[in-house]
Amino acid sequence: MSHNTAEINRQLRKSGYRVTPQRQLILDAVCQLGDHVTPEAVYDHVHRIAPTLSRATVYRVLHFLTEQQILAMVHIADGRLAYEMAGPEPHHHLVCRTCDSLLELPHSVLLSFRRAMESQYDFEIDVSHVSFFGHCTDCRDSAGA
Amino acid sequence: MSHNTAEINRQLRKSGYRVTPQRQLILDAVCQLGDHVTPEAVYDHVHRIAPTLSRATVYRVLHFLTEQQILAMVHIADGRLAYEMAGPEPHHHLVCRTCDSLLELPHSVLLSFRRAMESQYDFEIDVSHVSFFGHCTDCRDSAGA
DNA sequence: TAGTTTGTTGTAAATTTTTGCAACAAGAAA
DNA sequence: TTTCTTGTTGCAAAAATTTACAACAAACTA
Repeated sequence: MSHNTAEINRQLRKSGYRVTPQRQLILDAVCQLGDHVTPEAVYDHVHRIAPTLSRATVYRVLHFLTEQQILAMVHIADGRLAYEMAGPEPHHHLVCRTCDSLLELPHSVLLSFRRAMESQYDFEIDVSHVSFFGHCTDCRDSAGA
Repeated sequence: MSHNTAEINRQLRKSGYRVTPQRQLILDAVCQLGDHVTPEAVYDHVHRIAPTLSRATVYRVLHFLTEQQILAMVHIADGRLAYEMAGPEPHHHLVCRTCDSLLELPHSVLLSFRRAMESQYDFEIDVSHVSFFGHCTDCRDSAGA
């Protein structure tokens, strides 16, 4: 996936934030590495290009870009975090607690749920990404639960 | 909230696991400390009673009891984890990404969604606890997003 | 282009969470 | 009650994540 750099930079500057080489590298990395990219994967990637870029910055920038809704935070197995571009056509995950597998869920299934939450609780669910945890077919069969 | 110790112990032993003083202390602690209890809070609590009980054990036991569905894992702000009893009447959270507030959601709103996921994807969502992330009324107003 | 403000970064240390491994102990069996 | 098996724990080290703070540099202004 690619992103509109100019547009994003403009948005950041308009809000009083700065566009730094580090932020651009990290954003590019997430973009290139695809869905559910871990902080460690981002670090490995950008560190090759910019060896002085620190881990602390990776964590800070991922957090920051998520706040800016440029990235989306993805809950993967065991409460671990990953990130991906907050694209125009989001997808979601069913995460198996037993085997850690991820099942992708089309965006449409969430839209009505989101509307319901909005009207009933005046809370705007961030549908750039949602994860549900549970147990997949295989693991339920073998567990005999 | 209190829990049925005898029943839980029986369940564990039946599965080939052991009932240890550490596990009992940790379970009691979560029980007493209420909803969304952090690992640190559990450690502080049990450490007073059993000073040799290690942090590693707290993390391992919380993870273990969640696998056994005796506890439920709660996603709170920023991808942090907390735990609570996987009680008979679960509740859920709307977590504001801006102010970290938690809004409680009654169990009923999730039941139909769960049924849908089960029939469409053969995935059994763990409804002992679900968190949705987004933005609450106040934060949307002030952000002007 | 030079000057100024203040948001950002790197470093290092603190914190939090996970993991390997040897010693321990729960629970089953005799 | 003693023995035996093997699931669990504590310790210590590793790994992951966050934070404080001084130096740096993006971007606005003149």
